[in-house]
Amino acid sequence: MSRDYVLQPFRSPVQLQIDYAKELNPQQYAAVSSAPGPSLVIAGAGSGKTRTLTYRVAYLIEHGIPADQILLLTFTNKASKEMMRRVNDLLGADLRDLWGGTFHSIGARLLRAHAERIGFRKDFTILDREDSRDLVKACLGDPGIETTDRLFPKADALVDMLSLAVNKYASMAEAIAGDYPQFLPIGGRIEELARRYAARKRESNVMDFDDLQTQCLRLLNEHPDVLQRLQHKFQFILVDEYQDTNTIQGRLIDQLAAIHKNLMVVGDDSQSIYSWRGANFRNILEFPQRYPGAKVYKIETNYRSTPEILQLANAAIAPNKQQFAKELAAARKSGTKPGIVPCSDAGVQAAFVCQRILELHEEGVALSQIAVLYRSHFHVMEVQLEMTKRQIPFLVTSGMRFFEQAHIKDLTAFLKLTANRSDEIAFKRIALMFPGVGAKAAEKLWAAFQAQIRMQELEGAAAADARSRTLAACLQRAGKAAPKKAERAWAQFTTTISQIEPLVGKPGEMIQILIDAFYADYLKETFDNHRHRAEEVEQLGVFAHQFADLDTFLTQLSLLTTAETDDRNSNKGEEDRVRLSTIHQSKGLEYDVVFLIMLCDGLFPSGRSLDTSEGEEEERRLFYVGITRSRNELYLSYPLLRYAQGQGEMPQMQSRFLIDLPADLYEEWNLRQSEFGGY
DNA sequence: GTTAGGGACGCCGGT
DNA sequence: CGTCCCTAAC
Repeated sequence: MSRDYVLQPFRSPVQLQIDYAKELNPQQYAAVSSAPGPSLVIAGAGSGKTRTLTYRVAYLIEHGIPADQILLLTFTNKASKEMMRRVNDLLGADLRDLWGGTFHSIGARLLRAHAERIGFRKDFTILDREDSRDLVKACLGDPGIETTDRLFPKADALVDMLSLAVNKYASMAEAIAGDYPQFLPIGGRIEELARRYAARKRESNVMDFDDLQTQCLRLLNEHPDVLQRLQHKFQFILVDEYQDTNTIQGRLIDQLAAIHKNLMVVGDDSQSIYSWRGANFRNILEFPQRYPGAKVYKIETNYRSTPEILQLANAAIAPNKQQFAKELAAARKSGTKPGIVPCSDAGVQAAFVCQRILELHEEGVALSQIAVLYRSHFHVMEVQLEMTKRQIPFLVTSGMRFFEQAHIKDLTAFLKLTANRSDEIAFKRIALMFPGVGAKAAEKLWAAFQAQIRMQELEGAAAADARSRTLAACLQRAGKAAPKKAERAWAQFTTTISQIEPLVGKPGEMIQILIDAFYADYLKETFDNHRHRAEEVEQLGVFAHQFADLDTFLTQLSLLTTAETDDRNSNKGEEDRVRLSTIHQSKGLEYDVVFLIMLCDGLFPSGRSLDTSEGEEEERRLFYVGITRSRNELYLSYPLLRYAQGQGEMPQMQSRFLIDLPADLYEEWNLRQSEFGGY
């Protein structure tokens, strides 16, 4: 196969608008102006990693590389948006053509374009974690998978196992042998389950999050024409947070970069915190071997934090054995020493955090520049209560994702079914909303509905416009299988579907019709906090209006997180709120003041991680990530007593990570009972 | 045989 | 806060 291809000439430096050498430090400049070819940028926390990447993109574009031939991969939508914004600011040009996005969103985009090649339809829908679990549950009833013995894992655990298996690019059998040896005796049934789950996904024309990567890789491996086209298209590929890529992502990148080899990966081994979802450390460690001649750039000057915070960070990570040798050098002037704050219990800790925040706010620190970070979602309960009491505005950027809330999922189930009539999970979710319909009736309705669809197809679905009426008609006829109680609701439902079916180009209107037709009433009957939920549902409608295509809307929505939808609100002037977040979600962000709370042994490091030495080292890196979020002030606190499930008040040991810190690097705060008592 | 509602218990992390 | 299991009601 041959293909004409024109390489754009590099522009002479005279035409450049940006003075790269002046705006960057020498280390950053070296990376940004790197000649084409593979390069690895090791960039420590706060050293201007994002800056380097954004200037690199600008540099490429100013040198005549067309934006649509640059692929910029990140892990979170937030990071992606931030980079696109910064490149935009730099160049003052519209970069809609640039291929920037998360691994998952880019994967979804490529799969939409080529779904038929790998046995899916292009209108496939995406399963979130809960949907995956439901589908696994449905498979558990299948023949060949007897689950009567008590030791058979629950659906949740099975989803984790299936996911880890694909993300490590191992078969289920290998995953069981490697990571779950306790299940070897029932390995055969788990493998059968994995096969059934994959088959059910295909029948339903749905993909889970992992499929957005694995199916993409399969597409490239099995269809050389697609691979070659993309290999030629993407002249330059840039990857952020490379230390957290897994084997699948590593291979995807290697495949796409195989021809031009203009691949720049940026990362920091000290911030690798995702091995539990299959991140493969070796991608970054062995990059120089995989790409002989790769240039390696190190950026070690930290512009973010005070020397005091940096010293503490360096000391915190020091006990780890597996790391590239490096020491962050401070560029800033001296500030205050980090504080370690023992508290008598979690309530006192919350009171301390709140009082200190109010003081800082008085001193002029914006609330949005203060973050409370923690290991696990439930660690922040008391702080939330206390902030509510004291009327401190806060934004929780952790916990359940916007899309995963029941009311949002209810509504999108209708849209999903409209987009993809094979979506069994969406159908059953809708069916269960009708009075008198439970699991059994939902199953019957689904069977009846499928039978109707098949009949329609046999009768000659040739006429394209007749197709648009098929869904509503099939639903109506399938409704005969519904219990008496549900008849009226079902009739209304089919009418509504017939109204929204033609509106696939206007998802916002679809949602409004659904709300008006019956979802508003359903909310009132079903939930105590229906007012709040109704608002969010309306908000979903507003959000949907920006999309002119149902598939795109649904894809975007399922890849969104709480943080990003909340940011949407903050545009309305609500941004002055304290950030409450897990450390994982704070990655890549920075704040003037950081509180790291609940630093108890067993909570952080989490008890579960301590089985392996790798686990403890990863926790330590997470601790390091938390510390290095802070620019000016850092507080490390822990309760001496904690209310534990079923055990009442339990004495707590401070985290081993605190014990490891040299005493001259921090100040110990003693809370006086008179100020913090009474909780 | 099914569904709906109440009570007990358990929690790592994210696309 | 949400899931699972039990029991009452249909």
